[in-house]
Amino acid sequence: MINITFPDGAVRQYENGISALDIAKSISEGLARKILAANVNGQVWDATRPINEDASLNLLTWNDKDGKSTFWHSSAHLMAEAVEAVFPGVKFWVGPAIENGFYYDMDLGDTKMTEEDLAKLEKKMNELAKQNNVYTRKEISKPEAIQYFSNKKDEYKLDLLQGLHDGEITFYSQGNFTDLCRGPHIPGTGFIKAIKLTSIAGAYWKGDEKNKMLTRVYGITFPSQKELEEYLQMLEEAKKRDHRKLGKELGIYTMDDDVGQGLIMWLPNGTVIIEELEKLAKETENAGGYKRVVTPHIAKESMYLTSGHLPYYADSMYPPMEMDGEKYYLKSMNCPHHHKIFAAEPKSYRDLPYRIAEYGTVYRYEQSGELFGLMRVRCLHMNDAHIYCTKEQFNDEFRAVNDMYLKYFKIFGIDKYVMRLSLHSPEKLGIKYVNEPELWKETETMVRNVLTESNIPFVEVQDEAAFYGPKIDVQIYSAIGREFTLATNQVDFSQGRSFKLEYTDQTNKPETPLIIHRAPLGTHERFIGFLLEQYAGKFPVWLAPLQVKVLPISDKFLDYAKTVSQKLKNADIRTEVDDRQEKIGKKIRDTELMKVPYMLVVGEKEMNEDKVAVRRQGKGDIGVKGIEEFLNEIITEIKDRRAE
RNA sequence: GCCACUUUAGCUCAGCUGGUAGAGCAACUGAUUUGUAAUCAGUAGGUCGUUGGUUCGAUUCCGACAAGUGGCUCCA
Repeated sequence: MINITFPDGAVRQYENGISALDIAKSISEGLARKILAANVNGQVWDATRPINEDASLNLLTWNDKDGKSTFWHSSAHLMAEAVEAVFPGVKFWVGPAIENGFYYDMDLGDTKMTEEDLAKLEKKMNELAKQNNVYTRKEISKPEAIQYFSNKKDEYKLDLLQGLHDGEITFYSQGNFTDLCRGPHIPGTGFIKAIKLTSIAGAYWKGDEKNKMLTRVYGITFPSQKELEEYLQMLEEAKKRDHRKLGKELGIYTMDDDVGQGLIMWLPNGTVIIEELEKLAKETENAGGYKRVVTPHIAKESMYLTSGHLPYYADSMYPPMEMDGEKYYLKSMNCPHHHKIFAAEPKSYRDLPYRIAEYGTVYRYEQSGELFGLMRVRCLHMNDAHIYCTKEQFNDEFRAVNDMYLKYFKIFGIDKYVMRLSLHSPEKLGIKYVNEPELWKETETMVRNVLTESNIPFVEVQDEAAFYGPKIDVQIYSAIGREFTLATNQVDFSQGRSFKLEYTDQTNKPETPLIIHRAPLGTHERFIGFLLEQYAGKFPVWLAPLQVKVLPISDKFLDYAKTVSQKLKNADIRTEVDDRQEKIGKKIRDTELMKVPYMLVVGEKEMNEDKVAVRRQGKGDIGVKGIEEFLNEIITEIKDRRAE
């Protein structure tokens, strides 16, 4: 007999070799029908795998993260079985569960899979699921495993086997499909009731673009049709707040073939938002002791050789313009120009920290396939700044920048983000990162300390640093789930030396400053894209391109509407009058759809009493007010940058 | 850049197996003068992304290119 400890602490005795599924059955049949896998002594196991020792046990269902991923991983195997049936001779690479569903990478040889095939595969998967084939686990020796896949001429699985040790190799089979797999899997295919193969994509083998491109099929499955429908519904909702859709509907930005890919033109509405953001940045930076500078959009090749950017990023810079034998590049970062400003006048320790900020425009020739709405573009505007400081000052300065981020996030109501401490990767020193192991270590510790001292939760990720130093990145997700860096705060121990930047210290000796690169509002392109999605287009009043629309009931009240509008304009409120000969219902509808925060309905009553009937977007009629009263309220709301 | 798909009026989308195109909204004109999410009628608007080819004939079939979409790679 063995002792099984349940999550609530209860201990029960069972026969040696009992499975989690049998234990579930002993509790209730209903429970057993929901068990997908089990957590046995901290490891996720097949529910059907015999337990041979005392163990803590947590039964996993669809409601558990591990239960879901087991379900999806098993779905990947089910899909592989269907693919093998429809595309004989296919070879598989790996097929993991992902955040939403699963994929399987495969080599189809010369055959091409198209979207029409997905329907066929879904049909086949449904058939196989209905057979409720059991997933069986089999331990196998390495030579046997190699034999099996050699017979199958499957070089991919043989490649995987190379990295595995004898004694840890298992096969899983269901129906006619056997795969090299660590597991675990759900008990049977019958659990999978709803299947949707979402897309076909290419994916480089082992994620390396020098390798062959495999075919990747993405899918998602559910234990009931209803859940699939809910998921699809949710995707539809997410699409409604996609910044590309809202950006068009609300007249925020446009692009044009004749201008070029990834080159954003900001329409008047979008420009208002940019200017409000920049105004906020200026106020904040003035208070933080920054000075503003302006630099050109181009610079000579020699500067980017000095900075070290060229060897790392030549491919993603626009090609140089050649004039009188000199090569000029469009700048793809502001840093070098700022360093030159630092170097323009001699600095002493008394001048530090030296903080300079610019509303900078940079150009990056991102690969065409990487472009994405406002999130990834080729011409970027950023609220950029560089801080030059001593090592002693670093902690305070870096922390002040971090605090600035948090202050901004509070203003914008941004709370769904992940702070990422982006570290270098020692294997790539001298390739992707400047070869200064000691300085990496030192600065990474400094940055980590700032985060720890500030009590900010963060994750550490290797191989995400800039080439010149570690950084803190703020990661966010777009409406459709893509991950982006919204803001970044970087340490640079390298460029100060490359540019021979110096200040005179207290003992009259030259010293190289540390540099902090920071862009808390990221690029305006990405930031506004993010805000569009965050607010679903309903900007807070201070950011709204149009803040108030005055809606006269009929032409008779047009003059009064214009008077009201003028009073608002005099107070710098962005306002317009809807002077169309339409019914008030139509005017309201159109203004609601344009997400204008305030509508002032004016008719006979309002005109006679010098008042306005206030309607708040999304909230409806909020009552009649005197013009002065409304004006005072909205001015305060704007001044406070109230989130709603 | 790579894999797959898409591209029809300003926008959203119809258009069966090849015979040069339609709707709703928007725009314009007229009527209506309206009280909190769509007043009615009329008019105009497209060498069907560009470009080659097949064909008596191509929006429709094939190729190339461009842009877009979902991924991969990348993101100073």
